[in-house]
Amino acid sequence: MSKKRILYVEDDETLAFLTADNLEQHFDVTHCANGKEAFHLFCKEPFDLCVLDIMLPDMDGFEIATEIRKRNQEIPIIFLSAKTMKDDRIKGLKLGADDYLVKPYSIEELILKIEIFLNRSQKSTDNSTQKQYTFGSFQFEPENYLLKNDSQKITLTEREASLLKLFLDNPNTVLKREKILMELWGSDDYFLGRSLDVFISRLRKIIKEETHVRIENIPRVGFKLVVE
Amino acid sequence: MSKKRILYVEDDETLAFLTADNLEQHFDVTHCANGKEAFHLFCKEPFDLCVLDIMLPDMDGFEIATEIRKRNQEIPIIFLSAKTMKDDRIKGLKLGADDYLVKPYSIEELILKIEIFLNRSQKSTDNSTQKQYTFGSFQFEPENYLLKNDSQKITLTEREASLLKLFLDNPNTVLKREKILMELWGSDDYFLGRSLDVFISRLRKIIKEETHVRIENIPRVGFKLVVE
DNA sequence: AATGATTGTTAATGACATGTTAACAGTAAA
DNA sequence: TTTACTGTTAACATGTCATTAACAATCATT
Repeated sequence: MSKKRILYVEDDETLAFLTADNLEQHFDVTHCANGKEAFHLFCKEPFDLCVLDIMLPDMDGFEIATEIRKRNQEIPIIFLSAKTMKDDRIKGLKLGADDYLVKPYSIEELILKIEIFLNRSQKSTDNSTQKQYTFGSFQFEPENYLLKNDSQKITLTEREASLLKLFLDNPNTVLKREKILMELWGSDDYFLGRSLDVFISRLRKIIKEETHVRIENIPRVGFKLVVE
Repeated sequence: MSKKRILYVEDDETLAFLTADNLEQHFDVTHCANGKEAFHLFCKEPFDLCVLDIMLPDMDGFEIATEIRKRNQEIPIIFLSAKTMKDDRIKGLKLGADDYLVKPYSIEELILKIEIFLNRSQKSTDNSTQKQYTFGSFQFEPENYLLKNDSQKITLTEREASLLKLFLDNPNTVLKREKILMELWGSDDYFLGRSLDVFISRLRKIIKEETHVRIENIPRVGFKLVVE
């Protein structure tokens, strides 16, 4: 996964340099020394999380957070501040911040906290793993190894399912034998290749009624799932 | 929306009473004064968030968190402690805690923090606090280990009950062996796997009259509770 | 068209996963 | 201490799947 983008707002140059340098090892950090600029950056570019100092020239951390929250309720915000005062912490949290670190903070702790919030917000919006496929009259749920139809429900075996999923992820595309074998079996030799042929045969049998879906062979190369 | 369920573990009775009383206004709080009991409660009942004191008799907060995390990666955990030490905070966060409050903490701040994490995790998965399940002709009360029927009342053992609950929380879904083992046993090795098979066998015997409910095996993968 | 290589298909095999019962050990209750 | 009970391990029976083998069909090359 590519590095997550952090917007880091801090006017103390020394501290900022030190912190940014450390954060860079884990994240894609954009540093910014004043509030207005930070806000403009936020509007212009996409970030995954904001780390805001409270005391800033022009627009303070609270104000930035307020404006950010108006536009985005999801993005995690972490405040940094020299103030130990309880009321300040609570004010921050009420504004929609997610956490609050008191200076001097430990870099390690800051990194851990950033990761916590990145992980949590990632999970809620991660739709990358498709859970259902439709082809012809079939519905396929790879997670459940289940291939449904109006007339029947077939529970596929582990290999059948992963092979079918591979095809459905790459429809109308030639998959080289070697690629399939490496992806599903983790290695590629002659006998595994024959095993693959057996599974191709089984899948074909299963979908043989489907007139618009078939697995074609490209001799010496591989197979292609054709969906019309 | 109904109140979210909080598991609150704290051995100082005075502090616990005060805190629990305040939290009650916002959440459905279950208080518990020692670690082992807390862990058992967690296994038996569904919670939305845990607030753990570090220093406890028998099993300390870190240990509870470790065991909870083995079984559930999602549930937010907040530590409470008198220790200001940085290393302790970091240890907590590394164990998978989400936040850390130092005593004496402000109730208001604790409530805000709880709400932050509840809101964030709510979006991804709404931990339905179901206390009763119906399937086939059975009524199941996980908290009482009780499985009722027109003709009989069966008291399940702890493991039988938690396994059945896990299936009923995920009907018609393949549960991987490792996932079941991690969630119920907290680890996954060969012999625990065989133990799981024994419990599957027992559950099947118990529900064998139900024609529309059965536990199916997906070889090399896991099991699925099929409800038609 | 002939040859050897590749692919399609079905069946047999063997390794391994699962089902089941019973013995065992640890723990809590009596 | 004894009893009752639960969870784990052992032991054995059964079942399943991936692989291999075997043979037929197809393809590429000459």
